[in-house]
Amino acid sequence: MAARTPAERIVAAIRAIPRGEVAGYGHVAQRAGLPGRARMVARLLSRNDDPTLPWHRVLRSDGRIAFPVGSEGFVEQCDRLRREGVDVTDEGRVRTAKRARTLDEAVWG
DNA sequence: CTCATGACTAGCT
DNA sequence: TAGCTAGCCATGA
Repeated sequence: MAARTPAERIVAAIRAIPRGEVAGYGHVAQRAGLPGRARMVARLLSRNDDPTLPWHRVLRSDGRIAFPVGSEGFVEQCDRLRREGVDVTDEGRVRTAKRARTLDEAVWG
């Protein structure tokens, strides 16, 4: 096994997100061993070319989709999440079954 | 090396 | 609760 690069660790962390659940950029980064690199995760997804990567499960710290409402990426992410059983409002807000105020306890808590 | 950009976050008003 | 500002990290010109 080759030495995993930070980017690979981030990808692995995203792949570790269970279907129907979501995680925040900061959480993914921290789980990847890169605390404070939330922007690195975002940049990776923006440049990611892996269709098997569940990028749609990655949301902002507010629990909202990182795309502007009505945007193409927003619609796609929203659609994918809904197909996994995740409730998403028109505002892009994601509601987990645990109904936690913060993703911290909703997913990885 | 410096400036500008971005799928971010936390803090303050 | 909502909106704005400053801070932080990586990359590209």
